Amino acid sequence: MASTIKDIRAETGLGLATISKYLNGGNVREENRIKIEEAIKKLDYHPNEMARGLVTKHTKTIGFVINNIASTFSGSLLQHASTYLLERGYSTMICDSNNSVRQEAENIRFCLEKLVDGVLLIPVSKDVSVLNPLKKAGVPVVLLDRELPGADCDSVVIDNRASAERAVEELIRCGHKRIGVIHSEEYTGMERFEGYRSAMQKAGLKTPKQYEYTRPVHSSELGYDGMKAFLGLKNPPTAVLLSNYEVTLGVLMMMNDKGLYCPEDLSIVSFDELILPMVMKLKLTIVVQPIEEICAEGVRILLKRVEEKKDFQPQKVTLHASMKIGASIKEI
Amino acid sequence: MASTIKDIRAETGLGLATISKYLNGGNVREENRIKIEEAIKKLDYHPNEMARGLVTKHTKTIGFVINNIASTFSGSLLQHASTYLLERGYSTMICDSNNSVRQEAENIRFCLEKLVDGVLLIPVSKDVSVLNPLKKAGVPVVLLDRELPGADCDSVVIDNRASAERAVEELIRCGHKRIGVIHSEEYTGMERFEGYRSAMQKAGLKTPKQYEYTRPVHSSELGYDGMKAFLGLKNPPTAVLLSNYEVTLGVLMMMNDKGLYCPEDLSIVSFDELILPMVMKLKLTIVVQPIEEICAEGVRILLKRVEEKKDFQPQKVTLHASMKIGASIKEI
DNA sequence: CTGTTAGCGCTTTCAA
DNA sequence: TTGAAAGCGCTAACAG
Repeated sequence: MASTIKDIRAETGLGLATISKYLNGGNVREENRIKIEEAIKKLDYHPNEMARGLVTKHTKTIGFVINNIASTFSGSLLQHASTYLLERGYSTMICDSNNSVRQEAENIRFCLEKLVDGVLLIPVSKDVSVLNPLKKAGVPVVLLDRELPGADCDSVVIDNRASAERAVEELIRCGHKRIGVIHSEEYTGMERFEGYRSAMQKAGLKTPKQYEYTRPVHSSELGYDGMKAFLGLKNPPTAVLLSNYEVTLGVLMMMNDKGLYCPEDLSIVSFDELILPMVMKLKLTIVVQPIEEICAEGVRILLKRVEEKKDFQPQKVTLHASMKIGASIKEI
Repeated sequence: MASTIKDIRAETGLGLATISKYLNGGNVREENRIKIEEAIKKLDYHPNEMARGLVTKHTKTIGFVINNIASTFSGSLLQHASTYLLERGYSTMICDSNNSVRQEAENIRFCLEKLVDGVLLIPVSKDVSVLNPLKKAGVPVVLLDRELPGADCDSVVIDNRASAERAVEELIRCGHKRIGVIHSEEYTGMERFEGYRSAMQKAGLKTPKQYEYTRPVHSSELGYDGMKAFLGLKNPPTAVLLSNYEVTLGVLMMMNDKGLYCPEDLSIVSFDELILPMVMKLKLTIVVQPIEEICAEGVRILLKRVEEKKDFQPQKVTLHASMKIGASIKEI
């Protein structure tokens, strides 16, 4: 049986409150401090977080509800966020929504039942109403990587439109005019698509429907099928914007199948750092997202909201994603 | 404020104990059952797991202490294990050891302080003593993917030696004699190395030191540098066994750098399914691990130990990994 | 600064 | 079957 605060009392002869106060960083007479510390060591005492939580109403646990743990980018967010949380003494309860809106709703309920202090959410749903149970329970939530239109809660995202726009501008600068885009219908996919449209429009270039390929969710299949469709056109695009890592994998697969090379046969700009291009001797030109900063900010805001009682305006943090120039664009 | 069992009492006029009994699946008079259910619905009541846990001494939380969350294979284990746990009403607390023995020890302490009911561990350390705190606290643990020599606890692994042996035998069957191996010094890396040695020995083939390249931890750098070393030899191996996914990535990178192709210039057998080879139009011959089964078994055993009081003999489950024949071996 | 006291929300005897 | 009462381990007034 683990020792309790009462054992410490028996050992030191002090009152429960004094010991509790010491445990919570209060001021205790030097002499007593030593007594308590010795007793703690001797008895190998560890506070029972459950009893503590029953009184204080918090669990020091954050729920991380992730769109899809198998997604490379989301997985990285989990990795860094959980590390930051651990550093601050919080545990991370992981709930994979597996790209399912229903599962996501269940995950949120689950978090609530487990009495998490807050939630980090990479949403699958596009409907603000998923947040309702959280709102009702008064549990703070910070959106990571994706916004929810109309949500009045904190979020940390990157400047998706602007960075997609810059990426396409780079394509245009290199002389490309027939530029395609493969994107998902998720928040990031759509934002990046808007950036593409904006860049094309500003340059006075056409964006025919056949140059746009889309699917609900990012996947290598999306890239594979999209590229296949482009290659079947009479006038395929000479360059494409790819809205994430998995999509890029799929595109490269299709190009391999067809015996095509990048950038000789097709120019590419993409999102997210890849280990892959190293394996392929292909230096992709990509938009690099500041993963660690996203997590650092997200955790910082969430814990601020959790630990400080008074609430403040929802913070919408937009971080800047930088471009890394590679060699996947042919100058024409 | 969330409603409590007392609100249910006020609503139904029943006793606390009766309501509690209902909540825990006990027999209650039909008439009362209905009353309680209506009150629960009306008040949107959810049991406070913390108060419950304070009495019952369990949290319905499992700690998942992972060697390195960024490892592709370990990440997959996390994904599936957390899904199985969720299905059984358990939450998964994720703790990334980031390949550090010290961090791993801290993670285990953290799990204990958080009063997890059990731990799923992919160990970094090779020393059984990491388990001591768990043992002392009486918290069950199941090792996943890796054994700890001398540990008398449950574990679920694959037949690493035998499958590596089969992989190398395939190389030999295709006529290769100069066969190298790149592996880590982790449990899986070493086991697979032993399988290599065994196959070579049985075939009467030499295993010169220069054909063995090793590092403490699996990484693409290990593969990259290992391959580089092999290529610098007067008589490089014509085929290699690669002990995991990341190593394979590194080897393929190096081959790209040197303008070499698989299997024309070098034959490869590897572990773990890769999306990569599809991207590269290269069908690797690989050992496929039954990831979902590993997790299903691990979770099953752990929860059995958690939920059943009486303890049983430690179970060492060894699952079979199958070979998937591709086209990465040249017949010579 | 210290100690006593009263719960937090729930389960669990135990008697009815 | 039911309900009153005790108590899980801790914190938070409050009085000293």
